Amino acid sequence: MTRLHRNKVEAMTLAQGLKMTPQRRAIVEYLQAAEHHPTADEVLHDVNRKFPMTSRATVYNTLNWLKEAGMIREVFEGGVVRFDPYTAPHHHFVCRRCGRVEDIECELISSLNICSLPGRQRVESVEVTLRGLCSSCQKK
Amino acid sequence: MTRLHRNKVEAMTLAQGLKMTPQRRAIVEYLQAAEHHPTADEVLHDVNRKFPMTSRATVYNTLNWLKEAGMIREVFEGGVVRFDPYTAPHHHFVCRRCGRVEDIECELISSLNICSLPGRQRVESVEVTLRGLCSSCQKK
DNA sequence: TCATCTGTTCAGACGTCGTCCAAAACTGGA
DNA sequence: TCCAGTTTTGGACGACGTCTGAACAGATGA
Repeated sequence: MTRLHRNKVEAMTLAQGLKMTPQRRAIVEYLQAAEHHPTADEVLHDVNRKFPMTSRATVYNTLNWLKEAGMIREVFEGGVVRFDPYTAPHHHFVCRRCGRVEDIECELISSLNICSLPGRQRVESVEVTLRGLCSSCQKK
Repeated sequence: MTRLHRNKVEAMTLAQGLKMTPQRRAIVEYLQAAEHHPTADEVLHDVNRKFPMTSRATVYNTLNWLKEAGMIREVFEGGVVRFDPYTAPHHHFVCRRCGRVEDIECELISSLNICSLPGRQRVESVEVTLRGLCSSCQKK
């Protein structure tokens, strides 16, 4: 399991000699439970429900700290920065109608053969983005 | 050839009853010749060399007009919005060191089989982003 | 040539997003 | 409980993109 978890974050704060504040806990718990890929603004609004007066600076500090620790990933979709609590290699499906970003397991995209590239780039990782209509938008 | 070309844009302006201004021409010619994937700011700076006092509004208007006409694509990489004058299906290679975005022909990425997705999404298109070191960064 | 009309550009105001800073508040160990 | 070090806060700031109204350019007709 390579999903963000509160226990792992608490262990990291100890190891780094840092402190686990209520705001950080709230941010981590929100990300941990998030089914979608929230934006910084969505994190801020949710945390403010539990801790009104939480500032944007705190949310961005915490998100950047988690990102640098490799506990979350950044996802750029449609010009919007989103955060992904699932850090194992995987791909994304983006709905062109509602903009929803869904995780796609790597195994579902098989046999991706990259032939030798003419520019002699050294490829280290591959990300696949599928676009289309999500199941709920198909019904509408 | 599905690359942006001045002649195609001139034909479009005629068809739409619009006007081909020197500013628009300069923007189109810059994009047409661009080897990399320029940002709006790079377009603005280049156009300002030929037409000082060109405003950001003009550049953004023109870029959005070309985008809506399907003559250029937007590419989001590293939280930066870039414009791609090549609109045929293709993929991208992003250098993790210099951030350069290179085009990769579709044929170079073969046998991409997408198995049935559990969420029953309808997949309409696929984009692959390769990451690694570009040839010039490997030398350093 | 002049007036008019339509579409375009420009400059600046504005809103959003993310970062930075100093002061105040808090956390956790002694 | 106290204290040192860490964190939060709120506001300032800069970058980016959009919007607006006034000025401008080119085509058309009198």
